[in-house]
Amino acid sequence: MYSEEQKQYFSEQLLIWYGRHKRDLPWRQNKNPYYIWISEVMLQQTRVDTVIPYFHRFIEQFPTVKALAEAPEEQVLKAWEGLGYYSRARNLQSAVREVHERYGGQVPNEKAEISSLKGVGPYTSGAILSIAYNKPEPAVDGNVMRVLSRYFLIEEDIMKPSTRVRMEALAKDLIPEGTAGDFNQALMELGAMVCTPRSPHCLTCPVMVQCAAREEGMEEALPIKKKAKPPRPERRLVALIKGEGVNDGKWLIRQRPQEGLLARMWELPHIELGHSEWQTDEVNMDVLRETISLSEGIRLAPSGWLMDTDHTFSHIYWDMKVYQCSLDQASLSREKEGLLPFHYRWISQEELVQFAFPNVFVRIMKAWQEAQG
DNA sequence: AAACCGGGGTT
DNA sequence: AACCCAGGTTT
Repeated sequence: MYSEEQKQYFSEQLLIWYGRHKRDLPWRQNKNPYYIWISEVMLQQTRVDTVIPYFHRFIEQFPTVKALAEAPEEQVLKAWEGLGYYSRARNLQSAVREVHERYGGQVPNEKAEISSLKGVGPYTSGAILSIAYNKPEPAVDGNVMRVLSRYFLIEEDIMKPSTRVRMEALAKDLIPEGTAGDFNQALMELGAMVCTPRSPHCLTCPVMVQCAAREEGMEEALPIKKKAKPPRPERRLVALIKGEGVNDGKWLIRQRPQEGLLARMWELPHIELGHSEWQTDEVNMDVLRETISLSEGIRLAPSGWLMDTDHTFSHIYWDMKVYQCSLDQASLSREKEGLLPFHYRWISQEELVQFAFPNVFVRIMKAWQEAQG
């Protein structure tokens, strides 16, 4: 394997460096397992600077396991609005409810128990066990794989599950007695601050002189990572529907399905366009009216183009055209009979803050409001 | 193993 | 414009 000297040097120097350079982050104020848990879930695929304000608001709104367990899901989703990967929020609350009911609100400190919770995978279980309870478990994230692949010159594809398993064994082996929490955080801190994906700051690195990749001039080439597939393009026509009469000043929004992309979030009504090219605005508005009529049973009256926008998810690219609409008279009279589809609602600007929207729709609504002056 | 699941910062 | 981020779940 690797020499004991190289491993021991790494762990010792890293801990010394961490003691001097660790950032003062909100979730490092104490070892409350619930707070550690919240922070680790928020930090999945999300940068520290993005998470900080969300973390503060979240623990203020849901200060305890009990508070989060008893909160309505819509409120939790709203608190997560803009962070992305919303299944994290839904799984987190589901898991917290289980901790509340099955473990009396105490976050488990056993690997098997904590790993069985929804949304808690190998990384998060290791992070909570080591940081909150100082248990000698590895917490291998993208930072850790980058650091280890460079220091030990590991040329395996880090996208492969087998590589992560190997990294976990190595990372666990590197933990000095009684320092799991600090050591795991030190490893991630080094990856975030020094051993960065591109242009690593090797000259300030505490373990540079023993870094195998540096020795070989390979630090920029590691880690090896198979290229991801580009997102597939989709064209969408969006209806910004303004109310009239009793609904004056309100917008018509709808809730997304229970499962799948952006599950249970609210959005502006829209359709996916099948063909490969955009049509004229006139044709687009006809298609929008007819398709919404067929699928939802409400009649739109599109009145004009508002804006173009786009949004990239991890695996889908949305190219969007937004049209101003109202409901035509037939729909208005039917709505008075209570025939608006159940997942649709009229809401005022003030009520907007109660509903969780994907960021792409937040942007559209803000742009419209600013255009109004 | 591959696909699904957001959104934004860095270079 | 490409790359990546304190990943997990489902197929």
